[in-house]
Amino acid sequence: MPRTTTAAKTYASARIAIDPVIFTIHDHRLKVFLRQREREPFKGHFELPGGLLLPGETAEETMQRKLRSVFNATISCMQIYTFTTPDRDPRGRTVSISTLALISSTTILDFSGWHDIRKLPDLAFDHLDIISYARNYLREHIQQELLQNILPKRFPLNLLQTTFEIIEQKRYDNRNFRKRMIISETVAETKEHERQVSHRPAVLYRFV
Amino acid sequence: MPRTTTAAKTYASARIAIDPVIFTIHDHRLKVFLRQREREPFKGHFELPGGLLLPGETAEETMQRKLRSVFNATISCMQIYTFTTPDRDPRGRTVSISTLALISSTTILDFSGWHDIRKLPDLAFDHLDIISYARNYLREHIQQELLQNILPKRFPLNLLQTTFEIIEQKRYDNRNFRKRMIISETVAETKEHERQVSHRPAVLYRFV
DNA sequence: GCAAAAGTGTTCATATTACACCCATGT
DNA sequence: ACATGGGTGTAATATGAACACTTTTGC
Repeated sequence: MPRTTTAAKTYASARIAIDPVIFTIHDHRLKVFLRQREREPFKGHFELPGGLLLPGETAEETMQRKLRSVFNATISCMQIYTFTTPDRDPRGRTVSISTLALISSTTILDFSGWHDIRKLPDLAFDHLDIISYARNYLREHIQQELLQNILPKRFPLNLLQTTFEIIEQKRYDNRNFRKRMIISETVAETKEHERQVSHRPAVLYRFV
Repeated sequence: MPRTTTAAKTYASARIAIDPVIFTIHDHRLKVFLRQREREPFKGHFELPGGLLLPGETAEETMQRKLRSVFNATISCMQIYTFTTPDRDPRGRTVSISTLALISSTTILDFSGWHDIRKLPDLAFDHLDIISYARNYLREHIQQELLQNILPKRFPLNLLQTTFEIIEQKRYDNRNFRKRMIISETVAETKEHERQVSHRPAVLYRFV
């Protein structure tokens, strides 16, 4: 039965932010990209390189706009959680759609914005929560689509192994790991090898 | 270097909705709870039993408020995706945080709002997309926490098996299924049995 | 020739699959 | 006594885990 009274309920109106958590592996460490805030609130603290949706933009479009401005490349990323605590931004209600992206350290020229996940600086807003959520998500949902982004197109099998080990924080047996990756057809050999390394050059593999 | 010009960018302001996709299993069918819209837009079409966040509410709180108004119970649910297409609601920009919840058909008295997932009526907004997303998510992320909600506290093992079969759309061997559930300690026997069934009464199990 | 990382096989234990009949209850 | 779903064991196969040495390159 339709209500006849029009209860003038006031719904929350909010700005919509995307906050990408971008990981790479460098120096055998998992690192996250942050920028330092230049104005209040949280001036001087670090934050995720996100931003607000413009009218007419989807979250995915905002994400690509933001990431292109930092990396000059299209990076595939996935939504992981939407943070809605009413006072998470003191300037006014803002919900944050957080996403997870991985990029290969071989495409990075300047490592100054990259912070070891285990030694994070002071973070603005609830960005520490967002990073923690993303880090757990990554550990628990490691999958080929994500891994393809954190490795170069062609890579030695042992780099794939150390990537797993750093993300999952556990060790694998080298022989068993190689067998498993090859027979499961996750990767296939190419005809290329590493060059100019001061040890036996590794065969390079690719994802199938 | 901080910018000195204050570019008056206009960011999108939006209302925030939660849209729970609530599944149950009834008559050996996966069913979703919908209500019929009583006003425009999409008057007469069916929609998810969601609603808008009030000021001061988190998405989780709105969800519980909405679900309690329908089911008189706290139902655990999880965020799955946030839909942000700018024109998804003709009344004004609204982003929808969709969530997935399961409830046991034993707690349902009236099945009139429940629709077979394979024979859905006309849906309002992008709710068909949301339901499809949730259905795929369920199939791919079937896990104990979710299953506990779709089954009663004590249940016959064969009900657990048919639940898996309906969600995953595949068959299991009865003997192997039972062995696996028991040795993996997913479930444990209780001392209770089914009653008043016209066949051998099943032992009831519980999740560990 | 030595340092450094790449690469390789076998054995054993565990988990998964395939498969067909008897059991307990209500009517 | 019959209809209905509940309940059980074994053998074959596939998968995962443990384990140590040789190879190729640069210096």
